[in-house]
Amino acid sequence: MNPSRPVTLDDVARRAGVSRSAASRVINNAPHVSKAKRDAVLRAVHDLGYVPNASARALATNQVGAVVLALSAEDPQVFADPFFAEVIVGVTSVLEETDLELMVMLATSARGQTRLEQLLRTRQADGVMLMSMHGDDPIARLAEQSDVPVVFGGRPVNFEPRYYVDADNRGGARLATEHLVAIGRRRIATITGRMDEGAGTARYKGYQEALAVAGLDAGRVVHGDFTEDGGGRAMAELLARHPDLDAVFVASDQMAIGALRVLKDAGKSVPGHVAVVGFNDIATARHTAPPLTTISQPIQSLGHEMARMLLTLTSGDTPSPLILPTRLVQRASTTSTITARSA
Amino acid sequence: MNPSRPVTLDDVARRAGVSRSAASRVINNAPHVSKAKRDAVLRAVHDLGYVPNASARALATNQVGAVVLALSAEDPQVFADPFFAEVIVGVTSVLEETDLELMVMLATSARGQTRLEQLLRTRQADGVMLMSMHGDDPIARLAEQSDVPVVFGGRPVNFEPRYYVDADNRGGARLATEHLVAIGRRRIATITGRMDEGAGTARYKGYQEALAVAGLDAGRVVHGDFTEDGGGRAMAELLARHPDLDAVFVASDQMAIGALRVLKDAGKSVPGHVAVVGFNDIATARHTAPPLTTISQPIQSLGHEMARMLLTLTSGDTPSPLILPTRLVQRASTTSTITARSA
DNA sequence: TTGAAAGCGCTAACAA
DNA sequence: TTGTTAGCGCTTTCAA
Repeated sequence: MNPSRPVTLDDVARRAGVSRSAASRVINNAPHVSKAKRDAVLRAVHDLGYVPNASARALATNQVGAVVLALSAEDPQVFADPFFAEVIVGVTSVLEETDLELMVMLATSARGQTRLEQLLRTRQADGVMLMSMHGDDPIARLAEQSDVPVVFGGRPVNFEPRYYVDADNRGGARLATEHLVAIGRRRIATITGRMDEGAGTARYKGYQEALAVAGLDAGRVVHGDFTEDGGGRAMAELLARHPDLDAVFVASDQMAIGALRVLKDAGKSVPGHVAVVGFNDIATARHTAPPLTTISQPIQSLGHEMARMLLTLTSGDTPSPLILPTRLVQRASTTSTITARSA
Repeated sequence: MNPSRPVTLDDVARRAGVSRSAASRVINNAPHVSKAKRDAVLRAVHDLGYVPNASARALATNQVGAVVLALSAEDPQVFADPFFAEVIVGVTSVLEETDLELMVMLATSARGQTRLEQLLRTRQADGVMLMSMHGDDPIARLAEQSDVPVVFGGRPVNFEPRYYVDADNRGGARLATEHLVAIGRRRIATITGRMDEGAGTARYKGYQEALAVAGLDAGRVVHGDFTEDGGGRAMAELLARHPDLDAVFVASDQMAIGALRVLKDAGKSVPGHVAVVGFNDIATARHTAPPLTTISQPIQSLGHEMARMLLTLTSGDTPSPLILPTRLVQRASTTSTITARSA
């Protein structure tokens, strides 16, 4: 026997003493095969260690056997982020139950974009999960029109895709702001995220809604960019423009960290003078001084549900969009029972 | 024209008025095509928006057109980690220049392991980058014997693969320990990582070497498990067994965070009583109290170089293994110039 | 330099 | 319930 030649379906058929099509039927457990033949084929498969050739199958069935997780962003550094890693874990845990492979595309360069476009046009994947990280991404619209099944992770700012899974950014922001109201704050500011991202606008809306309901002024607003430095700058501006503020809802933990630093430098105690709530519950949030109250979102579930939704779609069914709940994680930056152990 | 039928090479050939093989030659820019025909084909490709069918090509050439990044670990949560995300970014940035797709496999379940094994046996990828996160992984040995090109990220504890990219864990640990010596500490302990991981043993070795060179006792050792809680427990044990210690090299930042907490609870000041150095330079390290001196490793480069090495291998050349330098990042947990701003 | 034709390994329509 | 046959779209000898 030739050691390097791969085992083909023909080999299996020959070994089992059946026709190739019979063998094929068994492999794909299709009907119309007698139990005797089926067993013979199964044994041959086992003995020979047969594994179907994915390319050949893909060519014959016009199904690729793989889905892609595509992240479209301007800055590749966006992906060097635990968020992204967790999404992959969620996605993988679902795909592991299927025979689909996962391809990852980070579409940031022109070349990457082109490839993603071609993939969408020419159906080189059975489905696409797309997370578009910046506003007004042409890829997003292109994907929506493609006849490849596409599931969005998060919603682009400019339109609502048919199929998406999103965290409840608006609800989370409302939760955060309501919490600030509940602990007695009345002059509540916000540092928003980028307003060309869905998460940015949604969180801003949540802030506005909560204050409207409480009958409080929602005018203490500075727009940030989701970065730590940007959060610091925004906080400084906020202090300059609204020195009376007694709380701030910051649309991301990264920005909140920058804001905490600026508050400390300005001699403001947290939460004494100013209570702070962040968003995302990143690992560092437990370790800031003081630890950061924040909104936690189920990132792995996001990946999980995206994959599930894509499977539903590829199987021909029509899923409905999904919004995953967020929750408040209370820490010392809003509850002053123990401001700091060393105080 | 049929709107949904994909454009094939035949379409291109017909449009350009040449044979299919001529068109194929142009596409793969092979020789033996007149300039006139070449141009005609190119134009047809452009006009028709032709993109080759990857499956068909794979079948014909017996090359898949994809490489896989496989992470083998016992606990899927290992991947929900920025480390992993950064490696992917590094890998992708290289692959983007080629025509290779990236597949990601998280081999943690039995099913995932099996798939990875089959992939290795049946050559369903043009190459594999394997990061094996736990000791004595059968996959690692299997991979090493496979005739699919395999590059390791990090070295398994039990053997040295032919092709690997690793961070200089040993050197980094030496750096960390030497730093503690340099700032005048003499009773330097360590909390090691898991000793069934390459990084765990290598960092322990580095610690030992540095102390040997300095002529100091390297007996203050407790083995940890790379987790925050484990680090806390190990620190407690260290304090119990060696109450005289004046410094500790902790083999990961996560463990160091646990250790810092235990030190504080025990009333030990950092770095006053005990200086602390971590490893990895995770994002949180800047925000602990006090900020953590640590060893930073070039994670994106790791991914980058793994991909490069794999390309070298697939092109038939023989690369040599690579060890990437680490560096010391000095923060307040070892330098007491300003212990704490609020002090 | 060119084109015809065989074949990669599989599936599926058809006939038996 | 079976087996025969014709492709899927591409590459690659081979002969012209």
